[in-house]
Amino acid sequence: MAVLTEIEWNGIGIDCDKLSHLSQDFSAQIMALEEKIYTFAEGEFNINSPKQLGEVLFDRLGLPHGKKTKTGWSTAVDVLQKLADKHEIVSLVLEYRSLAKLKGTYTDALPRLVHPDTGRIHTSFNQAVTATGRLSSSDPNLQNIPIRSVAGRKIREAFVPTAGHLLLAADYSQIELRVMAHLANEQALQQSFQREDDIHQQTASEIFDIFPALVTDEMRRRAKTINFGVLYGMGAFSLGKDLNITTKEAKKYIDRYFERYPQVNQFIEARKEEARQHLYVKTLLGRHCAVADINSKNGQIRSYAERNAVNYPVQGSAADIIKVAMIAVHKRLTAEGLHSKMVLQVHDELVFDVPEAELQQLQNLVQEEMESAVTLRVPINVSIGYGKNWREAH
DNA sequence: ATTGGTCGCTGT
DNA sequence: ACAGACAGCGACCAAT
Repeated sequence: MAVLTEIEWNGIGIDCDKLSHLSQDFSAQIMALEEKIYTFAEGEFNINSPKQLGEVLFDRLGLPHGKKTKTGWSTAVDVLQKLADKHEIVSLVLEYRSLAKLKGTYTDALPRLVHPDTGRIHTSFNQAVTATGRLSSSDPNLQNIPIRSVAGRKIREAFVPTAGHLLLAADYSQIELRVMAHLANEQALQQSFQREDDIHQQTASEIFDIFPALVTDEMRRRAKTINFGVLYGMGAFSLGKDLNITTKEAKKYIDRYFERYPQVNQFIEARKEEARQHLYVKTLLGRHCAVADINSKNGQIRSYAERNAVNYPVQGSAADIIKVAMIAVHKRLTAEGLHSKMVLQVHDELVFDVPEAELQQLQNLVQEEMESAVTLRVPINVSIGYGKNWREAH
């Protein structure tokens, strides 16, 4: 139970009128979609219920049940996307889903959490929840506010600064890949970052063995998936599914990746061995992350633990870095007598509520402290933006 | 009416 | 048959 006292308790401004209008817009679109969906389904049903939706799509309309199941046929996004060209109803359902999600989870839920005394939203940043040392955010979770879709981005416009202030957002760029380049001591990757290459383009160049300038958008997209996949211990099967290529071809990409970045492969094997020996792995600053089940006889459970052993040091070190930066930034805000407030942390991003007169000073300060929080074998870059709401700040 | 599991989806 | 890390939360649904 949170109690508002004179202690520092910043919160972030929220424009409830904006959310209310958005909610109405979404409602209108959702209702229109419902009508069309019922027409194709030849009757009303609860679209939110996976069970009922599955019955309509797969039993009544006879669409090929993509696959996947647990208690029925899966109606998840990746399944439906493959059915989109089979029947008009599918894309309508996908659109309905995304809008219903935005309305229910964000535009309707956020106003309920506005504090009556401050008129602001005061999330809880939990410091002892995650396995890796990241913070988590709850009541509400402000670390999963939409940004990817056009409709979703409108929700960010409802996050606003104090009157006369601006919001400033500072993002680490590719922090986890840089951490991995450092921890694995992979020269090829480090050189890319030192040259400030487009890292996904460079990876594509290595994997497909062509000049960077000849890398197509599609090749870059694939390389990007592989770069993130490596961080999570993705296998050939999942990569193939993600890129819509065969498992065999996906394996070629992964082999090629490790051929070009051999130290990354070595890093992965070393972390597994470390976990087997100690039942934990360590972050950049020496924090221990417990790795359960690493010696399990069940191959599936053991594989999961091995992926954790690789991912924890990377994700955990990135968490170390931003925590050091947060402390350093806060100290300087105090030391320099600024009135800017640090209001959000989103894993690789910090958001500040800043008086317009302090904007330049804060920007310089934040960039300096975030980029020098630790010294790696690669530079750490921070990109900064500002605006009159959270969307504009990006 | 409340609780817990499942499914699905948002972010990094 | 399985297959991608870390989270939080809403809707549904069955059990209490």
